[in-house]
Amino acid sequence: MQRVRIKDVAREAGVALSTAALALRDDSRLREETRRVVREAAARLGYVYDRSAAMMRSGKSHTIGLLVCEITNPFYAELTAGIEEALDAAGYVTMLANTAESPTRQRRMLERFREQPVDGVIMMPASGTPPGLIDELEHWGLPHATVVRGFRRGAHAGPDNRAGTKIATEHLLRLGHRRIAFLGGAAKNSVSTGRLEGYSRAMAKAGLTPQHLSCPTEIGVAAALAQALPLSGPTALVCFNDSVAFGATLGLLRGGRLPGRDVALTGFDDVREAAVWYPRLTSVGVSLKALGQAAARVLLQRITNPDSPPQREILRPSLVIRESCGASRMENMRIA
Amino acid sequence: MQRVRIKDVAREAGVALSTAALALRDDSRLREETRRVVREAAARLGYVYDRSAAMMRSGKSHTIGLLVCEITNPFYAELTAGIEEALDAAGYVTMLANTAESPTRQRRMLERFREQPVDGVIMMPASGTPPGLIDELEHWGLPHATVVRGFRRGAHAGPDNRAGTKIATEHLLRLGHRRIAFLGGAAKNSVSTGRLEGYSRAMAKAGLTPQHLSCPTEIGVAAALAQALPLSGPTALVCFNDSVAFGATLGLLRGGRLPGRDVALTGFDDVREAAVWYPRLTSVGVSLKALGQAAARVLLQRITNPDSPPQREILRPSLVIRESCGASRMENMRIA
DNA sequence: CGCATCTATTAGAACGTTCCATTGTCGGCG
DNA sequence: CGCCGACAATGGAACGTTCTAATAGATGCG
Repeated sequence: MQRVRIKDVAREAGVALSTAALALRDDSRLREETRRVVREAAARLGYVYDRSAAMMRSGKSHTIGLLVCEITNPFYAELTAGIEEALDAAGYVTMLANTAESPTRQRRMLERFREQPVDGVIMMPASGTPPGLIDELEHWGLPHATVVRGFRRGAHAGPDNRAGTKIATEHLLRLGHRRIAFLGGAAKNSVSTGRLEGYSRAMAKAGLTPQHLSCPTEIGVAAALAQALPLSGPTALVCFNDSVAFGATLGLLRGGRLPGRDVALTGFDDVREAAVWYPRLTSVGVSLKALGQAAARVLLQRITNPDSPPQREILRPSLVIRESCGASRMENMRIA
Repeated sequence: MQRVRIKDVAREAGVALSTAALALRDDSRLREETRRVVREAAARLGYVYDRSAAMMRSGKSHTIGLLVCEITNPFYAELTAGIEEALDAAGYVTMLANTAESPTRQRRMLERFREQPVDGVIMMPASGTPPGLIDELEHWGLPHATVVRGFRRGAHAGPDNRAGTKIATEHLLRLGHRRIAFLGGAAKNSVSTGRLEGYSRAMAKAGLTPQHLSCPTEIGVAAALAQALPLSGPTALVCFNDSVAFGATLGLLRGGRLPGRDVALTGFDDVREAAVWYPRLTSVGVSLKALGQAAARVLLQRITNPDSPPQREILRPSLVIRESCGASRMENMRIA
């Protein structure tokens, strides 16, 4: 039982190979009647389109490579789902690779994508990615876009990190807090610096000195740090992201302090768990669906129009107010 | 600036096209010297291998389609990472698609994989998948394997669900509990029935009547159900999985009861968060890395040897004892 | 009626690799 | 000296599509 090819469909339908090919693509140059006949023949024989052949001839794969820095992180997992959905809607297949935060693996995957070949790449650069990588992609002629984490230049979609922590800090200030610290964000990248900056600016504007409790983005480490905080320390914590906030919660609980009552806490990313956490986490969030769509948009723009300058879409985040900041009366209200 | 082809490399190296092709595949039929010369020429010109052409000619894509039922679920995300890693190690590229538990989407993705074409498919069937799907895959001649969730037959890798809940229940019995209920597992699939069965058998063996608190696998619902449990109700809960256990924890906390002190709780899957949860969750787990490797193994076996019967690898889980079951003295010890 | 124009269909090359069969070369051996 | 086998390299077809250009037939128009 051989595989059925266009050739076979053509013979069955009694038309030429190129006619059958055209008909299967539903090309308007053919009469509707002819298209129908071919379609029926194809169905009868069980014809299966062979993308690899099409890909080779046309050079278009309608496939996008998606390089995820850490798929086991719920935030990136959800973002991945959003991007995949958006690309799917645009008629593209997603080829996913998980770099697990390894620049080496990331490089290997990019080379594979280049060989595949994919029409373009969306990536969240692994921490430790050499800044020269973008020049290389450019040199390869591989259309690319970054999401969340990005390079100085190139197509990009991401939240406005600075504005996000600024909103969160201002909210805590409004609730009366003065000793507010920033927890997390030890990595040296644009996300960390942006979030720290938003917090610092809001503090400075209020005439207060910022305090940075630097730690890696790990639940365990954040928990230990929070548990060790003296009672005379900060009364509110602006956390780098929700993972850090979850860690801080666990540490505070173990130390007998309840976030939202004894200490105010805000996260960043508004992952799904934030809404059901104990206590429910106040968090800065952008719609990951919107972010995924934005990423798909800037990349596809890059593919269809390679000569126009790369777009950068910076999405404005909003604060989802829940219990952990101590403003539970306003449960589930959004500001800014 | 045209793309560099094998033809160009051959000309640069001063050999025939087929020689260059052989050299680039590092074929031992060629002298090492020749291979070196060609390699150098390729590097000089910046040759990039074109998989789509190779794929078309050879019919092999060295690509495996991975159909994930819900990538935003941490358990499946981690499993995905494990499978991807194992396939990568075996020299295969993973093409991921997220079905988001939609049989329709799942079907569309499978058809795409078939067209691509991929060498095989690993899937975790979306809930509501028609049982006839496996016949179709068989008929398509598409090698396939299921992980965690599976069909009655066909290649499969998954944990021994029955054994898992049996271990957990027996552990709770040993701790002195008698009113033990099973929480979750409302779905009609092999995983639910298997886990429920393991629990029921252990209860029956101890001469106790099982109690099934059926609910869908959703944190919010599980939380509400747990919060509403009367004090005269079960003293221990065997949860369908960690998500349900997390939900139960939140519900109990809100009701003023602390798991591990007032109620004993066990989860299933041992997701990463279980170890840092408050209180740390006792959970039945299999190594997701091992599971990923097993899935890759059974599929590749199917691909390389289509005529041998499909393998089924049932991995024995073990209980990771932490705080939530109330046996915290034995912190982090494993049994069975 | 002849020529241009349009529509529907067709023929055949092309894409870049892999695969198969073949050629050339060299040393050893009868 | 001619034949053989082993080794190294080569030539050319084949894979299943898409693409370009060409063809046949119908229609319009002066």
